[in-house]
Amino acid sequence: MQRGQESSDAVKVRTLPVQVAAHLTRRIVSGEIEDGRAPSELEISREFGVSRVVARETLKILASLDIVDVAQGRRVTVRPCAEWDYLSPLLIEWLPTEIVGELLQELHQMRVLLEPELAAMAAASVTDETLARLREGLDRMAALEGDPNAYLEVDHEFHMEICRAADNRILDRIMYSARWLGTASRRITNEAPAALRKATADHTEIYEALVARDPSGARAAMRKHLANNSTLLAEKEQQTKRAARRR
Amino acid sequence: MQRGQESSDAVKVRTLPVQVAAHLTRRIVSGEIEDGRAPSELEISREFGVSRVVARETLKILASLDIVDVAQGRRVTVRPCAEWDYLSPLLIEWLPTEIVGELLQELHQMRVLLEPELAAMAAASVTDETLARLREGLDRMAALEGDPNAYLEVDHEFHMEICRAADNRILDRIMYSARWLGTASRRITNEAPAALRKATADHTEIYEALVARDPSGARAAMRKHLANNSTLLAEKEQQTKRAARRR
DNA sequence: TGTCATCAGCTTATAGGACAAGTTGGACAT
DNA sequence: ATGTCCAACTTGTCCTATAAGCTGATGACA
Repeated sequence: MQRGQESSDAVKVRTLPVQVAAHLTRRIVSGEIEDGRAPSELEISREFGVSRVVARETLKILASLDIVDVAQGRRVTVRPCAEWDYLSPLLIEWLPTEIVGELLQELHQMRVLLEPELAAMAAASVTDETLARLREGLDRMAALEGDPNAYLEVDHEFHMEICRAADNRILDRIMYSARWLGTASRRITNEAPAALRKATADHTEIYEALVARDPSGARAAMRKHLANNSTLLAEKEQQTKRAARRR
Repeated sequence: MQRGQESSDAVKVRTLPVQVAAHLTRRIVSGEIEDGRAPSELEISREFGVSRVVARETLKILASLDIVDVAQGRRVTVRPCAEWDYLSPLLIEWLPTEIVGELLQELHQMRVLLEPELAAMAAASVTDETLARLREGLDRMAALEGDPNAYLEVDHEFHMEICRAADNRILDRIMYSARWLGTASRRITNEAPAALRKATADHTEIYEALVARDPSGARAAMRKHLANNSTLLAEKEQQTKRAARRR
């Protein structure tokens, strides 16, 4: 799996613009910055003790996430949070856990709509090479049931392989965009060892439907897999809410 | 509708980095840049006669579209085109029309999967304010059937309003990301005046199901609307292909 | 001859200063 | 009260310089 952003244990040092963007976003989320008025390049540069180049790139990052609008002459404005790019790995990292929890539910709803159909589409056109890679993924998952962190990577790659087999760049891109949230989601659903065994069984069922080139079978198997995940997610959400009430 | 990127007739002058990024992308697509080796900041700066700051921002834009990878010390590399962000308005603009045509088909497939369910979800929880805005949209569409360009904006806003009513930030974001492609798609499906009348009728049916808070009715109405669009898209694709063969 | 450490030369990351170009709001004249 | 114009502020672009990080080639050593 290509990760690119983070290595296993060594904490990757992010560039200054990314760090400053994280600070600013947190400040915006917390409501510290009122009425959509974001700090200018100079203000950022002075406040964080960075050069104007860095301040500038910071704003460009926030603009690329649709968090702010930037235009020459006008000062930077904060956009309504409904328009932010909640699929971006960066933004997700900067959000408070309550919001991420809600997003996970919403992500799951999206997966329920898309993934069964992706599996069906894949079943109709899957190649032998893809099947071989899926087979290999299954073997690795079976071997990694004791290591949730390694497991979720193979898990994710398994789903992405199916997505690619469906041969639709738009849907592929959507699922790819959701990789960060997907990983967060799997971190929850793949917590218990029993859940991992169940997941491998689910994946095997999906794989067999693909081998049989059976679209409706693949759709059903994927639906079942997602339903299982849903149960796990709901349980976790209950726990989190109870913990929040106690506080 | 908020457009922000482009005004009606005055051709908005893009910033230098955006222009250079467009040039570079076209060059990459055409295969002029072999084996993933992108030009460095200095090379861009010399070749296009821009400062290094601009060259740098150019690469940052391409990186944000997952077209290239940028890291300190290493030279910039072009990523496989399967990983590019085909939902980005910028990238779509820079792609050749054949590819955009294919993407439109794939986009439609996505809409078929998502929009009927979004309509159903919206029917379950739609507010009176949203219904009022939809009603207003219908009236404007009825009045704009002679002006396809103005019509498609209201059309798009109508669909986005339903999406927002479904109350799922992830799905909302996905549909919002597709706005540029969606506009391109509507430019085709809303070509003929008869198609506009049909679209208004379809939209009215959807609206009425929402007023009735009838999820399955809304789902069915949206399905029907998309099926109509699909016919129009397929016809257009046929024409384009025939034209390509004649050439 | 093969292996490995080192380093020169490339790349991007950051800094500071300067000017151009566009926007906004207030001062000023009518 | 109103409309014009300008000054101040903001982003866009340029230049130059230095720090930090990677890559490949060179050369020492086994």
